[in-house]
Amino acid sequence: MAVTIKEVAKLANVSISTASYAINGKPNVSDKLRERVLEAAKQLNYHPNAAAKHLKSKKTMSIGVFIYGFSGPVFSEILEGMNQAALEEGYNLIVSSGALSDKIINQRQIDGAIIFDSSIEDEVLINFAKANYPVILLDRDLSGKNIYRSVINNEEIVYQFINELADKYGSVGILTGPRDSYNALRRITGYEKAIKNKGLKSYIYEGDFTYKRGLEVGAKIANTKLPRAIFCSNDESAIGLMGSLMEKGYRIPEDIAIAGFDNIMWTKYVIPKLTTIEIDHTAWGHDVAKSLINNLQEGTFLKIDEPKYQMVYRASA
Amino acid sequence: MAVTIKEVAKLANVSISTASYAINGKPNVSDKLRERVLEAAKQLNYHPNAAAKHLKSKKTMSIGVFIYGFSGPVFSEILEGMNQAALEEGYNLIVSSGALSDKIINQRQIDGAIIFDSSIEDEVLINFAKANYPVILLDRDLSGKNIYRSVINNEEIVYQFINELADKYGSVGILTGPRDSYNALRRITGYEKAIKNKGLKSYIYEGDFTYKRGLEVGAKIANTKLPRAIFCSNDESAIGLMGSLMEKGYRIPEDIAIAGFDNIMWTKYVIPKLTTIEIDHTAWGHDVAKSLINNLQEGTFLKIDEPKYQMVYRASA
DNA sequence: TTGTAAGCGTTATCAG
DNA sequence: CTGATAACGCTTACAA
Repeated sequence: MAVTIKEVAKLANVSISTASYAINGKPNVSDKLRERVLEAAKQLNYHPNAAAKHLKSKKTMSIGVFIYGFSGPVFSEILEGMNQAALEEGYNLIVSSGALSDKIINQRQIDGAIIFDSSIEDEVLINFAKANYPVILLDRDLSGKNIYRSVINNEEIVYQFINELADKYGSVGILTGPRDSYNALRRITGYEKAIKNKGLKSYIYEGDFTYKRGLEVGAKIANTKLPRAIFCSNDESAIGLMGSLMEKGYRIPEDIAIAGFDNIMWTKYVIPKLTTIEIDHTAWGHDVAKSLINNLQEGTFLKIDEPKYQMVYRASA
Repeated sequence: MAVTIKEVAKLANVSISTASYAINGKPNVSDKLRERVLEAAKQLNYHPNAAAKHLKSKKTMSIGVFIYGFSGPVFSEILEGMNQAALEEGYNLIVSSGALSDKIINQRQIDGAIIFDSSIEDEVLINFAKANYPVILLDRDLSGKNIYRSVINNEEIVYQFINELADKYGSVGILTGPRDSYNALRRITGYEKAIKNKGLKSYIYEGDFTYKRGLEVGAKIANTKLPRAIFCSNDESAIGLMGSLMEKGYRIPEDIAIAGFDNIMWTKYVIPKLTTIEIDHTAWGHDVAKSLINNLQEGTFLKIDEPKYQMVYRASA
């Protein structure tokens, strides 16, 4: 059905191989012929068949991005950055979430993978990497040949931040993320370390990264003895907590200071504006994808910088 | 490098074709042999090479989703729904934004396409569809063989909504979206029709779907004669407009009512809660993808329902 | 029930 | 500089 190189060759009156050479810009073909071939290709609206190319070349020019869900502002930003890098280098992005991810990896539909989905088993990744495919992990610790990592330095960043909040407010609690999240867990560790460092009492409130849970926790704890400041493990839950605490009559930051993590768009639009830690997710996604592609192209692995961060102090803390 | 069916066949002591039959569950192979083959495959950790399969079968088991950007809550939701449908049917999602989209389509790396990116030319789509690949458009009017559409019924929905607001408030204006957006344009048309229908004066404020622009417009128009209600073409800009108008001393909805479109998560968390039109984007994405896949599998085209919507009245209007 | 062999559309090796 | 031809890994008539 679709036009093949064979038809192009026939129209241009050359052999298939010459057509291939001409189309792929190989030097061993006269200008006259090349022109004739390209003309024929254009005329027939020829486009090389990707599957055949892949089969022959063992390259798919695609990278797999495996995430555990599309929702939330963070993934969008990361994907945006990755898409940009892919675009620059001529790679496709195969984005997948869920049970099919394993298949995509196992069947080698991609030249490399970026993993942000803890449900993919280590073993699958190790096998893939062993077969000489590069893998970059964004959400776990795992090492081996062809396996690289780029993770937020949660522990250190939160440690610093809690120390600063402690200096400013005296006591500080934490609204956690879900206990099965890599990032959430490490933010808790950073908190605990800082609290220990300052010799303070720890206040731990269990959250799950959602606005709704932030609201609920706020309502539940409003009548208990609270710390002077609460660090929330992400912005959404911080905004929720802030909302319900204000509803209960707390003034922020006068009665209690609230801070978040991520610097999502809405943090600068809520009242009071939220103090938080900015992670440049788009830049991160870009760097990670670029690095993977570089590895693919050069064989050398471009060091991935840690995602950049920065404390953003606004009105809420 | 990777294990091929050849090696599986050798280990199982059968011919390549028998191995293929066994692996693909064809009936013409004895149980004993099938078992032996599968055992060998497992032992070698065999996974069929996707490219070879595609080349032979002319099917890639992938559908392309072309969007004009990853940012914004709407795409995430749509993608979530599409991913779900793809998962159910064993298809991959190739998500792309930008210049590479044409290539993916032209090279037939996908079995069908969903388009939400007005930068892709009609011609590319028409050629693709002509070659017997189904295409579903989410953002434009275009018809032809194998071309289907599923678009929000913006005009009708907004027409209804404006009529309701007019009945309730007497006069109503619109904060538009960008003029190059399919949806934004039709929302304006719906507005104009309703205004005409009610014989009212029209108040048109130019926006661009962003919160920031909503803020700016609010600041700029606060001192002018305003309608009693303003319908904003999406929620983000509505929240922005509401913010700056409140800052200028307007009470909402007592002095001016504000409404949005989309029902993004934040609408129920702002104060006052935003009246808006809910579109179930996840369900929409799911239905669209499911429908495309059905077409691929059965050849018949499953009718796609229009995206479901519903007016959600909250405090702001 | 099993095996042989052709062919999918390319690229690349090797002669001419 | 150009053209046969094998090969990539798989599926599928067709033969046995």
